[in-house]
Amino acid sequence: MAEIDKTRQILETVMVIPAGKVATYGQIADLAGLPGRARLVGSSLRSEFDGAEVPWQRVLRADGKIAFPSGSPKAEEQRQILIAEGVCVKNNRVSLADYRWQPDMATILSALKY
DNA sequence: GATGTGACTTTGT
DNA sequence: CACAAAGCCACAT
Repeated sequence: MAEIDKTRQILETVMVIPAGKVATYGQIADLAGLPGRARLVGSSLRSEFDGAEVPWQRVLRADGKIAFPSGSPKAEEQRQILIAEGVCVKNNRVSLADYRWQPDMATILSALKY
């Protein structure tokens, strides 16, 4: 059952990402207290994809690219939502330098629920 | 229980 | 830019 806790921790962390900002799978894993488990972030989002409760669209690959092939339905949907939130997406990619989420200490502590 | 897969990352060619 | 290798681990078969 520990796996469920990890998944929930990841989803809670993702839900803390503010609109207009993005984060990478690895970054979420780190913030969730699970360094090196970037893949777990992906599989967690896949199993939960409600769209409304968890802002999965704000999670990108380490290089800022959307985690789906350009042109795929998912990639298009994600791109559209991000643009609606004010994030500039070019060539299936987002400039992390401009939109990367950089949470302050208080936010991190809150996400980890210490 | 072994094997393969995957919404990943990093380093090195 | 691409590809490979190694690390990672829940899940399905």
